Amino acid sequence: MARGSTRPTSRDVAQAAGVSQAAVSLVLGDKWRGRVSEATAERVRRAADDLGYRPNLAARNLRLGHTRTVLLVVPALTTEFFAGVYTGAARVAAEHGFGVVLYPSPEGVGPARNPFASAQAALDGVIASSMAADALTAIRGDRLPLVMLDSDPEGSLGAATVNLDIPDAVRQVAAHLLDLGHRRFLHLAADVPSWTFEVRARELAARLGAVPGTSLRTARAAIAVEDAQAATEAALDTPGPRPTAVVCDDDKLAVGAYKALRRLGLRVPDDISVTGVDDLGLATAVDPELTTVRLDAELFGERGMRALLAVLEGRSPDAGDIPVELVVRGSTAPPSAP
Amino acid sequence: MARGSTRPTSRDVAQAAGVSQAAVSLVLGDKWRGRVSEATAERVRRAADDLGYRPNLAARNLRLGHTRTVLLVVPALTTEFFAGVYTGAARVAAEHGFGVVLYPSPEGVGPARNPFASAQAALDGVIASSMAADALTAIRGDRLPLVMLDSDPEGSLGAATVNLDIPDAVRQVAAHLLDLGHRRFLHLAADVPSWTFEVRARELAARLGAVPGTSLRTARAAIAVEDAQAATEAALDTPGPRPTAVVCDDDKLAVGAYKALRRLGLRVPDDISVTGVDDLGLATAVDPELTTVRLDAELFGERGMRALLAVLEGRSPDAGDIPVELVVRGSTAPPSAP
DNA sequence: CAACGGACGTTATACGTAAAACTTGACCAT
DNA sequence: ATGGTCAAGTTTTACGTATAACGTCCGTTG
Repeated sequence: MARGSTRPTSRDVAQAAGVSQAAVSLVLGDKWRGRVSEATAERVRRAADDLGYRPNLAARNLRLGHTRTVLLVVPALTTEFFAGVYTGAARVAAEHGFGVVLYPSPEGVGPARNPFASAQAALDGVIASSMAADALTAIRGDRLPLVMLDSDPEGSLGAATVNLDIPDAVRQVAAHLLDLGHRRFLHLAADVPSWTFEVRARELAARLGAVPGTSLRTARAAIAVEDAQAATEAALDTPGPRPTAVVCDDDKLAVGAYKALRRLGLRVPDDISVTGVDDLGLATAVDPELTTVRLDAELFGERGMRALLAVLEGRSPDAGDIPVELVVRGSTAPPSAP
Repeated sequence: MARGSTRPTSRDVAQAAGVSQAAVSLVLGDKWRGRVSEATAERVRRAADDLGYRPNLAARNLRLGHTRTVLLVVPALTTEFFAGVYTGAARVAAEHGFGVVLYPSPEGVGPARNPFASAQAALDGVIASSMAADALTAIRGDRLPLVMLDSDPEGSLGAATVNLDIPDAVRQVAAHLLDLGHRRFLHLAADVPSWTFEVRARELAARLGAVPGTSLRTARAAIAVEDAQAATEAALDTPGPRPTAVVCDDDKLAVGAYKALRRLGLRVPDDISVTGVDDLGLATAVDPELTTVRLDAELFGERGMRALLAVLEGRSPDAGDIPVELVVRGSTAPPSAP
């Protein structure tokens, strides 16, 4: 479509209202308290409205030196979880006049390895999930204010971090299963190099190790149902006494485990218990519904955005991990008698 | 570094390399073929690299008059489907040096009813799902190039449209169920005012109406599992012969139907068949796996972006709906004898 | 009545970039 | 010698906005 008529500028509005461009900027910028008469202000607003004026963001950003836009770097959008994070971050951002641009990690988005090359928008700051590890080095280079999501607070030099209380999530799962009487565990671990999964493994080993007579095996899988299914089948196909509970790093893995168990003819929870982490829609779609740990993705995004706003304003972000909650459903039960 | 803490500009690079700002722009813009010597160019690149120079996007956008950024308006991100659309659009965009900014519809993102107020980025164009109807009026106002996703080609004045072949999806589902011998149907319809769902209802009625002896009831539900469950239970609680197949407008609704049927003590597919549309991860997570119509969300996003690029370049977008594919799984079977 | 200050504006400028228009010197053919 | 071409730059300008700095006209006041 031909670009026939260019968009009206503040100067066009000024001309239409019979004032200077500065007056337009004053009025529309709501900074005209004692500088422009009410009558003139109204005339300007009318003119702007008539012409359908919209300020040129690029010009404003250039003038102001900031963009009120931040980048959210996530591993992928294929799970509701990061959709939730985005939603929460975007809500808080909107409340503060900010916008959020998304950068899902490279594999889906083509050759651009650098988030900043792909995100055309000029940015004021970055919120990055530690799961999008491949993009991190590029981010380090820039001097942009940075908030890390679920990242090692010690390891991320200088950057603020916002974390879910994953250790507590693992503690609750472990306590729940131990209470039920389970002693032989399979840990279906996400094969993703990220702090949040390292913590899961470490904490689980610690909790179970504290109880005499427990055993813990580990299987690794990419966060994908088929992969999880295959890994679970392989892990259960080994000799020795079978685990009575499968602890999965997230719900998607748990669904893979469900399918593997179904194929092996094992019933959940009668023959074997399963737990997840996330509480996605998946968790209640399966039968039996999944016992899992609810992570509040939106709150996570909110807190991330708030932390970034704090950094931008020179304040120090709120401390404290985001609490999580074990949701007991039908996938866990006492182990059947050996 | 004249200003100490501010980011280096092209002028800083110029000074460091001992050339003019224009030369820097030429070299870094890769438009220096016969205008700058190789030696000088190399010096400029070195200086830029040393200083960690990144062009100011706001300034560039202002100068160029475009931003190479488009807005994608979607109803929500809570389903993988639009995550896929985004991914596809973003991939094609990246290939053409464009970025994609996301605008999930208002309910999740706060008071900003206007996509353009919330998306701080200056935009070259818009791709909008017809499901995000509330945002559409705002979009109409602007003169931005617009591509509509799954919208009435007749109704969207002037705007280019890209559509999935939804009529064919319905045809395939109907044919499949009719072939199996079903005659009494329940249509679990998405209670969302959008062309794509109107078409489903219309086409389904037409296809089934063409076969003598069929009956079709309709239940409406918001696209949410609980709502779909409640609507299904209510619809099945009426007197008269029970439907033998539930045709759902999408997979999420189908999961709600599963749960309703389970509660009613009906078995899928022995007592009743169920179909969905989308082929989300959900479809294979449930037991039995769901017979559904696969929509290629990424291709949808790709085609949307390509159409927008075409509009921007004054070409006319590719015509033709995106083909869909029935995936038969375990949730459909011949009706049991009445 | 000179000076002052508020109300109501305007003029001028800077933000950083891309690119059109201009300069300079060297080399070449006439 | 004269003009022409070309490489290799430089100077200048414009993009649209926000705001600091600067006028003007008046009514008040000491």
